[in-house]
Amino acid sequence: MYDTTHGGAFPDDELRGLLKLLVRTGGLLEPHDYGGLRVSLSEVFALGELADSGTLSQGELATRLSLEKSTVSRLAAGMERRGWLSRERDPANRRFYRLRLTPDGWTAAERVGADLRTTHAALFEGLTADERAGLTLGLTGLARALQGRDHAGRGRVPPHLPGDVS
Amino acid sequence: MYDTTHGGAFPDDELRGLLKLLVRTGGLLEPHDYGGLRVSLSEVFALGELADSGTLSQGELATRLSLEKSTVSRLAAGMERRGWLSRERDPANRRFYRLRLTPDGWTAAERVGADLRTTHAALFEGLTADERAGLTLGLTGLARALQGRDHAGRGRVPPHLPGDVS
DNA sequence: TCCTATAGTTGTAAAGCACAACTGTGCACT
DNA sequence: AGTGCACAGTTGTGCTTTACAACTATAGGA
Repeated sequence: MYDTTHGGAFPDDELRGLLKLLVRTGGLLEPHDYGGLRVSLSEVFALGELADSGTLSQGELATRLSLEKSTVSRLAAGMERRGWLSRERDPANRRFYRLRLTPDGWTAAERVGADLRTTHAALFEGLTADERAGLTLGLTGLARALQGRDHAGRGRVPPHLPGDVS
Repeated sequence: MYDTTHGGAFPDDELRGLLKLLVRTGGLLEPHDYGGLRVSLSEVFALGELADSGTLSQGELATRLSLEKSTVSRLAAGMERRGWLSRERDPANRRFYRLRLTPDGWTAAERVGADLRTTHAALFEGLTADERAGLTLGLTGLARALQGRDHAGRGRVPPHLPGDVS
């Protein structure tokens, strides 16, 4: 795609193709069912963070998810409505929430986690031992490289002006 | 996250962590600037398909992008408005469009492609030779495994009923 | 007491998407 | 020809996820 003239040493097509597969075939965006539960991607991440960390303020959760505080406000409200987390004010400073998974929230986190593990295991089944080892090694490095990047706060892209062409 | 009790042989955290990095740090969703051009992810893929294939009908493009035909109708209309593609009816069967990149479209595809290659190359810079080799091998296998899956047409998830809790 | 910083909420709007119902075209079969 | 069906693409609509801006509420000084 785009250009087949560059030096071949860099697996550009693999990365781009994988991206497309993840986004489309994998249905990366759009909430789908994890372990029978209808969960958005952000909810998946939020369940993960709370399961990892126990108690978080809303702002801290926003930071970890790289989402705006208003977005997390609604996200947390939704999860509270679903009975997955409790939002108590921090007694030491009532501006803060103390977000914690409820028992139902833990159940949801476990079901989602189990579903992810199952999916990943099924994918790994289709790989050779070499590919598995390489993927583990490579992804570890890739995660490190991604994290080290200048995370140039993407924020929101300004809306299109009417008649804006380009 | 979710569960640290399973056998450790499966790099669940690597995959999930990478996913989060791609989506958040990488700003995978939300259109951003590729090579100075403001392009949505679907536009990136569409440019790639058209650059690869020359001429496509709208339905064929929809199939390749795993998008609904109505979505692609608007996507193509937008790209036409931006001067990136021409939509001529197929003279042999006027129901079909023949979508083709215009010269401006090729320029855009090249700029986007160059930007992607630069980004990918920069990421690879941060990897060891072993990690690079492993990643290439592993991603190739992963793409194969993903493609072989039962692509259980995800379609749209039914909207939440008011008061729907679960 | 008043001023300011900070945590979270709410109003609003954009983008991306799917579904359903529509229009327009071609084709086959009577 | 006439009728009907299949299929490509369009349009109306609504949902979801998100950010930004302006707001409220709490806290901690000066």
